[in-house]
Formats: sequence, structure tokens, C-alpha cells
Amino acid sequence: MAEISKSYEPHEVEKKWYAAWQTAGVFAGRVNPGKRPYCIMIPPPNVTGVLTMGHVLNNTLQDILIRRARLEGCEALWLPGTDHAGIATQTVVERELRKQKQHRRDLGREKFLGKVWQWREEKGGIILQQLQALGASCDWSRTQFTMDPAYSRAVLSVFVDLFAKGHIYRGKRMVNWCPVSLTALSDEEVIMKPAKGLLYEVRYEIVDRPGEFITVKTTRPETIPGDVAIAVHPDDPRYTALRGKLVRRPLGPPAEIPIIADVAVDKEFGSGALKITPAHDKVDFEIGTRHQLPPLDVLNADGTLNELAGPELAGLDRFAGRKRAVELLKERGALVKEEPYENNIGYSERADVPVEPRLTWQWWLRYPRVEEAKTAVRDGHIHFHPERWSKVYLHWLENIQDWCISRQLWWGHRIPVWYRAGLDKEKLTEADLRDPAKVHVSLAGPADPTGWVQEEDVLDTWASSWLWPFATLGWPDKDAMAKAGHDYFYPTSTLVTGPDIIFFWVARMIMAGLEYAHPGQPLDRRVPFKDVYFTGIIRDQQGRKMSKSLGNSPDPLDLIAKYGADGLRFGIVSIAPQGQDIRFQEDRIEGGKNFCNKLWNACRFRQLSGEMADNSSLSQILARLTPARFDADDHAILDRLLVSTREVDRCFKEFEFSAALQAIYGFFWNDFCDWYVEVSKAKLQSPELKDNCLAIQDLVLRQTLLLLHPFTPFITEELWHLLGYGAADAFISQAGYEDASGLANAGVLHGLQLNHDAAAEVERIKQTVSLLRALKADHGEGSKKDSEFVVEAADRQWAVLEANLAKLKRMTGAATITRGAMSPHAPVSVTAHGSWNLIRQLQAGDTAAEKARLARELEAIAKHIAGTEARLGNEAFVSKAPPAVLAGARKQLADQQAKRAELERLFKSLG
RNA sequence: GGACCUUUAGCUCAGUUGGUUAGAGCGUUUCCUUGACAUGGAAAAGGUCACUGGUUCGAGUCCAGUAAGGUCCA
Repeated sequence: MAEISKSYEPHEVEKKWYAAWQTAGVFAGRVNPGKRPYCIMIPPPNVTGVLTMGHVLNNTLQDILIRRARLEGCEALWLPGTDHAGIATQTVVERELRKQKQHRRDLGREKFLGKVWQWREEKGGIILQQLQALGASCDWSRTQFTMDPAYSRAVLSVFVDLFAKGHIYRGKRMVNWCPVSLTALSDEEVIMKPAKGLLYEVRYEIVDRPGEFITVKTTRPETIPGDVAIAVHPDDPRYTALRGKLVRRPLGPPAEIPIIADVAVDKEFGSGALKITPAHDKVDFEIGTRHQLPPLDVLNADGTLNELAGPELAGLDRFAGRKRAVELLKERGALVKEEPYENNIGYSERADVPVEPRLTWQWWLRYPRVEEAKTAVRDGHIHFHPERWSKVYLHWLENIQDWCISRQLWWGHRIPVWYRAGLDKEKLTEADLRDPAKVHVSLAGPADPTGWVQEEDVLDTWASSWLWPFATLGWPDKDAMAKAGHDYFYPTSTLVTGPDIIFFWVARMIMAGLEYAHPGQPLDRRVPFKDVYFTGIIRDQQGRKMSKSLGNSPDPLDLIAKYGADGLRFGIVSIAPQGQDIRFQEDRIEGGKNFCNKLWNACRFRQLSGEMADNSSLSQILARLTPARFDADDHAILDRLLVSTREVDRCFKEFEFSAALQAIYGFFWNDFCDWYVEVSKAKLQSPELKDNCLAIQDLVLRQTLLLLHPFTPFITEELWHLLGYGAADAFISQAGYEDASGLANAGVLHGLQLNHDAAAEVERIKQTVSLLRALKADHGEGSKKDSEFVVEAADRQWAVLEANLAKLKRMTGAATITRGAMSPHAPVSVTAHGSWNLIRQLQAGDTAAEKARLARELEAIAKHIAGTEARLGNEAFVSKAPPAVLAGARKQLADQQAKRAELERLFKSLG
């Protein structure tokens, strides 16, 4: 066997094992009726994406779940892929074109799409390779892309089907328009941000009362040329006399517009009068419709003002137009005043510019299965972790709005609708849409394509990714589904994602799954997943979201280079409490690396401690134990191993990943390395104890590697082989994991009966060691190796210490530890333990410091005693507290009093 | 405006159904290169649990309110 090196060097190990896993096909998920399926669909990253810290956290958690499932003997499938990310990808390629002074329209649709595909072949999907560096155990042979031909067929057939079912319609409605991307956006793609601006008060002269005005307040004076009316509330007495009169529009081509009454007007805002610009505001549009006032659109698609805005404004960008409009209003005396104002403005998620409410023809979807989607979560067919997100989800579904699914882009799934050539699309009615002579909707297109023109628009990217959980499993093609194991793996097990896409993606996947997967079967079979784990958002030290533009995100690949993939995984999981945002700290990643090194060295210690024996299976190791020779430390470490395993088992059930890691860390570092390894050093000198001690180490290390493997797959695989736990051609993931009860039962089968009280005894010895070390350190002799200690103890207590003498001496750096009484004359340093007094001889004349120390201890204990006495002196406490608590308090008081008596005696004896 | 979250050691966070003297990691101070590990070991310092009330024999924990910070929805 290779000798374990002095420190862990991750890079070669990672490369070696990732290649070996791939070659052996251990990541493949196949239909296996003999095993329980466990399936995760990766949230497909944008094909343009590169790995961020958010991806690291999210994908590490998925890998942890998948690897744990594999260990537990499930047939695990983690299916990877990327999303075509319509706007983002198109923007990237357009940017490249711009460098060559070209526009996509110069190329035409076909050629442009060719460029996009070429880009994606060359540069797309880098993120998937980066995930491999992280150790992600995806089944790469199943990698999917939302624009793959099969996936596209799924997307388009859903469109055709939902159209046939009447869920999809075409309508001219107010949409969120992005003037940079030149496309409509769904409500979910608009980010509301507070914006500081100005509120302008503008007066409109009343036509038949020259010199009289009505004033309105607006933040958008450049839209005044689009005004078609002034509205007031019908119950507003200030304006009763003015209703029905005409006013002069102060900007744009001269026009006289009416004062109308509508209940939507807020009497409290400004003057109580509202300018109505139906083409540029959702509320105004509704008011305009109610009063049969046609919208007057003064903006172009790119956000510049058009000729309807009048010659002074036409051609200006909307923001420049606003400045100019204000100047013009001032010149005309129509501007009453301007004041600072803060309001919320919708921004385009992608382009980060204010969206423009714009009236356009779009395709809309009435969501299917809304009620069922609520039931699925409300009744626990799907569990959210943390549970509170289900409230957010349900609230959204309660107020659900139709989804604008069309996008004015080229990159994406082109809507499978053909119009009869020459048809005026502006005038299509709902009936025309359903008339096969006028409009054709199908996957294949019209049989004879001449005379038909296909819809230019493509579908929203989310209208493809909402099918992800089943379209990736071959749906709707029966053969492909059988091959992919659709019926075996669907519903998938767990979705790991961020709460920021709860509406975009999670809710929509649930609705799509309910509508299309396993039709006719019960709800439990149709939901796309059973658990949804929402990760926190990774923030920097100042609490800001990590983002490319701020440049506050470290490159995960740099971190892997610095700390190893396992170190990064360990670190990121350890700072990710369930359900809370995460403040990134690089020192925690360093902690992950340090832990790996500690693990490495503990295994090295084992290897250097003695010949390796048969480690080939759990029962082989158990067979090497000699329970008759167990001392308290042996019992205690195995007891702690069981307790820790049970805790990790529980954490996995509750999705408490960082708690699981903490349990493993605490057990391994504190219980095993700091204590058991140290006490082993004495046992290893003893021929009768050595083999048993090594077997215990082998057992503990084996279980530790199994517990850790999902978190730190590389180092655990390496050590698994170095310590001979598996055959050369087998992997740790195939070993079979025993949970706490399985492990306990296996021990019992080999005659092992753990003494669970041993832990308490070990705890007493540990405390004694600490106290003895402190006695030395207090006098600056922490490193002295020839200290002489005396212990004052009763016979029974001394027997306990005597049994542990060798290791006590070793661990405290004592030359001798003897039993005796404190000399009333010699200067000593003393500490009272609950069971015995620990005494160390001092240099002559050092008693003053010692007395001061004891005085401090006496003061502290007096405080505690006073507290406990007060509690016990409280009649209500004595009569109402449960007996166990009461007894505990009485015992505590007795112990405290005994300790005080001891301390007092020691204090006096110092003279 | 509505909903939710957070507030515990210098920093980042645990703290399970209310029950002894509130924990961890990092950082800090002192000591230590001893044959696993200095990516380490030992010892120590450090907290009126945001605030105000209430329930209770007993509150970091439950309830109400206040303040600060954050997120989402409108």
C-alpha cells in the first residue's frame, strides 16, 4: 500500500478520481426495478453562464443529495443540462456582431441563428465543465439543452396542445416592453426599483374658460402629447362643474381633450386630476377603454419619441424628451412647479433599463392546473424547505395573471403558428384564430407551406424550462420515454433552487407537471418533485448580493485551485444555514481545506500506527474487535460514532446540510482526533490492546469516510482506497452505507454491547486533563514535561484515575501523578474537580497568586450557590416544577456546596 | 400599503418540545516545532441573547408591541 504523504494535495487526486468515476460510469442512472429511484433535475444554467458562487452552493447541495442517495443504495440520477436563455444569448451574439459593425437584421433570421448555434458550439456550456471541476456527479450522457430537437418538440407540442385546449390566445394588451432588447417581458422579468425623480405639476387651459386651468401631477411630461383626456373622480366636488369640458393639451400637436370622470382616479393624489395616456400606462389604458378613448402612442419601440409627439420632441430618446418637454412647458407657462419625488419604476431584468408599458399584440397563456398546483403544496404532496416559502408560492397563485409567452426575439422556440398570407394580423379576432382557413397551429406546419407565413415571435425561455422535469425524460415520445426511464424516475425527488425563481420556474414546473406528466394518475404521481430545497443567496462581507457588475464574487475555479474542490465544498456548505442568506467568508473555505488535511493526517496516523489488517468490509473490521478488552475510551468513541451517525441521518432527512457537517466535524476533530487518537498512543504501546485499538480506528475512519463522502467526494475516495476499505476496482459509493441503527445492529451481531455510560466517565477524565493542563499553564509552564501532580481522592475515585494513569500522564506532560494529601506547608497550585482535588507543587513563595486565584473561584461559586438557593427557596418553584428538575437543582446545590467547602479548605491550608 | 425574514462573543452563525453556569468556527492573547497533522496542539480572555411589556415557578426560546436591517408582493 502506498504510504500516505504528510499533507493532502488535492489536485492530482481530484483529476484521477473524476476520470475514474466517469470511465466506470458510476454517475449513470439506469432503470433498476430492484432499487429505489432518486432523481434530481439540475436547474439548467444559462448556456452563456459561467460558474458563480451561487452555482457552487446550489450544485454542491445537489451533489451531496445524489451521492448520499447512491450510498444509501438508491438508483441515483442527476440529470444535467443548459437553458437557451433567449434574451441573454441573443444579446451576447449581437454584441459580437456589433464589433464587426453588423446587425442581426443584416444577416437575416436564418444566418443569425446559424451564428448563435455556432457560438453555443464553441463557447456555450462552459459551466458544465466547471461543474465537473467541482465534482458534480451528473449523468453527463444525458445532458440536455432546451433547444435540442427532441426538447423543442416537447415545447412546441405543449403550445399546440394548450392552444387547442383554449389556454392560449393572442391579444393586444399592455405589456412590459424592454426598449433595449426590443421585446415584451413577463411581469416576473420586471424588477421594481425605487427611483428618485421629479414630479411635475402641469396646467391645462380650459377651452371655454380662457385663463382658467386644471392642474395634474406627472413624472412623465414627455408623454403629454399622448394624453387623450383628463380624469377626475366622479365624487370630487372640486371638479363637478368642469366635467365634460375640453382642455388644451399643452404639448404636441394642438388638441382639445375632454375632462372625464372615472372611479379609478385617486382623489388624494396631487390635485385629484389625472392625465390619461392610454398607450403608456396600464391604468390609463383601462380608463381609456372604459371611455372609448383610443390610445395615442407617441413612442417608438426603442423608446424614442415619434412624430405623434410633435416636431419639437420627435426623434428624441424618452429621457432627453422629458427634459425638452419640461423646457417647452416652462416656455409656455404650463409648468406650475416641480418637486423631488421617489417612486417605484420597473426595470428590465436583462437590460437594466426602465421598461415601457406598451400596447402590442402578444401571445398569452391562461395557466392550467392553478387550483391543483395550490393543493399540491398546501396538502403536502410537495414539501418546501424552509416551509415558509409555500406562503409566497400560494400568494402568487392566488393573484395569478395571464402569462405573456411571446418574445420579439429570434433565438428561441419559434411559435408554431402560421397565418394565411395577406391576412391583417392587427385585425385578427378570437374567432379568426380558431379558423383553420386563416390560422394554422401545429407542430409540422401547414401541409402546403405556400401561402402561409409563420409567426415571427419565439416563446419565453421559461415556457420551455417549465417542462424540464419530464421533457428531459423523453416526453412526449413514448419510445424516448421508455429509454430515458420516464416512468421510473418521474416524479423526481428533490429540486434544489433559489427562492428568486419560485414564480419563474418552480410554480410553473408544478403546473406543467400536473397537466402533462402521468395523465390520469393521482396527484402524487403527477407532481414534478416531492421536495423543494431553497438555498440562500450568497452575499459578500457587506451583505451585498454577489454580482458580476460589482465584481465582488470570487471565481470558484480560483478557490478550487487554492483550497481544492473538497475544501470549497466543505467550506461553502458549512456557512450555508438552512433558509438564510449567506455571507461569504473565504476563511471558511480555508477551514474546509484544513479539515481535509486533518482527515488526511488522521488516516496517516492510522497507517503509521501498525500493520493494516483486513478492512475489506464492515463485518471484517467488526470481527477484529475484542470487546472484552474495551476500556471506557473504546466504548465512548463508538458510542459517539453512533450518536453522530444518527445525527447526520436526521440532518439529511431535514435537509440540514451544514448541521450534518458540523456533527461530523465535531465528532471527528474533537472526539476522535483530540481524544481517541491521543489515548491510542498509550494503548498502541500495549501488545494486548494494540490490535483492538487499530480495529476501532479502522471502524471509525471507515464510517467517517462514508459520512463525509457526499460532502467531500475526492479525498474520501482516495483514503477509502489507501486504507483498503474496498477493492481496487470498486468505489466508496458502492460500499453500502449503514445508518446508525444498521451500524449498531452490525455491532451487536459481532458481540459488541456498548456501555453508554462510558462517555460520562471519559468526560470526567477529559475535564481532569484540562484542569491539570490549566494548572501548569496558569504558571507559564504549559510545555513542561516533568510536572508532578498529587491527587486527593477517595478510594473509589482514585481507582478511576489509576485505571487511566498512563494516558493522564502522557496527555498532561506529567512525570508523576500520585495519590496523597495536600501538605499544609508546601506551596501548591490546586483545583477542585467534582470528584477529586488536583494539586501541583509550586516553587516556594508562590502562594499569593494561588490564593488570589482560589479567591476568584470562591467568588464565582458563591454566586452560583446564591442563584441555586434562591431558586430552591422559591415556594412556587418547589411546588410547581417537575420532580426531575427539582431533583436536579437540589443535586446541583449539593455539588456546589461541596465544591465550595473544598475550595475553602484549600484556601485556608495555604496559610 | 401588505407579507415574510433577521437582530445571540470582535466577525460569521448554531441554540431541536421553555429547565443547571448560552455554544461552534474564525479572529484575539499566552505558551508549544513532542514521531499523524504548525493546514497543528495546549491554555485563556470575550455575551445586560436589539429594546419594552406580558404569560410562566422558570424565557435566548412562547405572546404583544417598538426599533434597526433585509427580501418579496402591490
